[in-house]
Amino acid sequence: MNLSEQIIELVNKSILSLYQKKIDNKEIVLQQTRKEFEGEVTLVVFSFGKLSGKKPEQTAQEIGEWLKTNSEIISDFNVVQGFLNLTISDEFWMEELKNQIQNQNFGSAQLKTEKVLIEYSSPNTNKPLHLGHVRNNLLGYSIGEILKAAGYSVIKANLINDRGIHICKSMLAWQKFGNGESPQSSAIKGDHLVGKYYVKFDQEYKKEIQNLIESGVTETEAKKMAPIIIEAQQMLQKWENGDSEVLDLWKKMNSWVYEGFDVTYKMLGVDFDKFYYESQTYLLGKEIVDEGLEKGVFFRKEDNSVWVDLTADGLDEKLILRSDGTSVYITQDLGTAQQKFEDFGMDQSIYVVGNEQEYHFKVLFLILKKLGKKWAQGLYHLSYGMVDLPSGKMKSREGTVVDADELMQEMIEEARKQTESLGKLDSMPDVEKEILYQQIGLGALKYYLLKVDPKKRLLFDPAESIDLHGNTAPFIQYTYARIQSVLRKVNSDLNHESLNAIQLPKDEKEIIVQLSYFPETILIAAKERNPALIANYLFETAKVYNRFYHSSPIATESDNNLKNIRIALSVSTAKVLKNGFSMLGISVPEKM
RNA sequence: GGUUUGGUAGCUCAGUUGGAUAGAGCAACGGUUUUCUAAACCGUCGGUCAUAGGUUCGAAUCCUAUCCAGACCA
Repeated sequence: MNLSEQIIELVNKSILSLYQKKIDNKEIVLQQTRKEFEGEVTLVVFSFGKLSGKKPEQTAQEIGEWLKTNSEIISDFNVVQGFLNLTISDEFWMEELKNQIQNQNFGSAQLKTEKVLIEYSSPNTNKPLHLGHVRNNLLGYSIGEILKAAGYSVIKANLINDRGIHICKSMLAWQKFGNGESPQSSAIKGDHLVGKYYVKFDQEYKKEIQNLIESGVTETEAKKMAPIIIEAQQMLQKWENGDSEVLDLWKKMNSWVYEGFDVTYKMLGVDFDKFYYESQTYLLGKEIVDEGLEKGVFFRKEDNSVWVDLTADGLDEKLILRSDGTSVYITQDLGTAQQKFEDFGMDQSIYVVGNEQEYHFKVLFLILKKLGKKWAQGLYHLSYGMVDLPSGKMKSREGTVVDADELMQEMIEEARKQTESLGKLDSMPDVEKEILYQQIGLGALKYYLLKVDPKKRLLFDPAESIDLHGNTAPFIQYTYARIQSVLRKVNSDLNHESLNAIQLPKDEKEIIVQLSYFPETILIAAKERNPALIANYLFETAKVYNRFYHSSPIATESDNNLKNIRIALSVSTAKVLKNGFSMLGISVPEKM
């Protein structure tokens, strides 16, 4: 039982004893005591007026006195208006501190039986990953790790969009203009090479459209008539008919892309337990269409197309199957959802997909509920905002996208520059330096993208992202590295016995209080599916530690008990920073 | 037109189920190194929480309308 649960129980008892009334735990509001007041936990008593029939101030006074005499953990209290500020005993905090140090899994919750599948990344195989994908990947990975820490068993899945007209475009352009170029022959990363031909296609396509318009065709007509697009469509047709030549080319170019993605994923530090390929799932869902027709959830129009009517739920009529019997996106997604459940039987299924698809998922989930799927309750669309640049929106056609691989390299370079200019690591071996620059550069990038609430749009300012000051990963990493340095210098052989109850100075107490919120923060972050909560918590923790560190030099401390407490606090702070960062997919350096 | 998300300091963002005088970081200005890492710490400056109503002991937070921005649906 954590501190707030204990206090809620005590407050409930006090009210029963003082006013002979029982209240719901939800009505008991606790909050962190503000810095300017004495105490660590504050009970809001305004709403208890009805129970006691007295003024809030008097009620608070009475509850405070009851708690102080009847509970060991509350050593003192004070009342400000309707706020009852409670001081928690030093003994309690010392116990808390010992628990933090000794508990190997401090911060991770008990294992639950619930299983969560989280689908993220989901790239197209016609071009390399860009900044928008980076946000998606980091979010997906991080939420997976947070859920693990909260005790869930997590399956990370990636549904790769490996078929369709887009990949045919790259294939066609490569066939026409590639001269057999391969990643080996050109030394271009596979995904970038395929992306190059996707761009090439677009250029040719535009040229043809321009020519057609000049010969008097309207723009919409020209877009349909251009020979190259017709050829691409024919290629897709061949692919669907299993033409072996097309399939071979498709396999070859996709394998290049996968090699490239693999490198990018490794660099980003994300991973997957299961890959789904659209080429294998795009025909799924037809059975569900039949099922829906049988159950009367769907209906057929005169032209034989299948629809669902969601107007009663404030949505529209939605096409499920075209009149020629071919699927649309949602058909496949219905089938894939079913498939995932058959594969894993998970309780929750999270889709990490941009907010432009909110409507799509609303419809998808609603249909599955209407079909009476038990597991539809656990479906969740983790929607996130676009990433904008100071110069405006990212547009792949206008070449304003930020490429993921290039971005990561730039971040690492910048970390190198800044670190070298400090000149503190000259004695470090080069291999270690390279690892460090990577940790700092990628940490900065990841933290910058994760510290913002996912649902908000994100303004990515390259200059600011590499700033190593303020609310950034390098600041927190630096705090961690400094703790390690402290622990190396002082004798870190902790004497647990000597951590007996003593008067804790305020600075020390403040850190324990801050650290004690860690488990709770993880649970909230898991519930909200929001890594930003962890990120902001870690920044607060690093700040509090730095203040403490500044005011409490350990080496010069002669009082052994105090020294032990300070070492203990350093140990547990380091533990929290490291565990917290690992949930964000960021590693911490021992030295920097 | 309809649905939906956002609007908090010059900039980037926090702000738990409604709670105390709305908080950080950056930028600007000033200060702090005989100590285990100054990539640090402390201080000053900076706000009509988009606007107007409403709900109540109490609203950045909940409700209604409007304005602005984004996304989606037709």
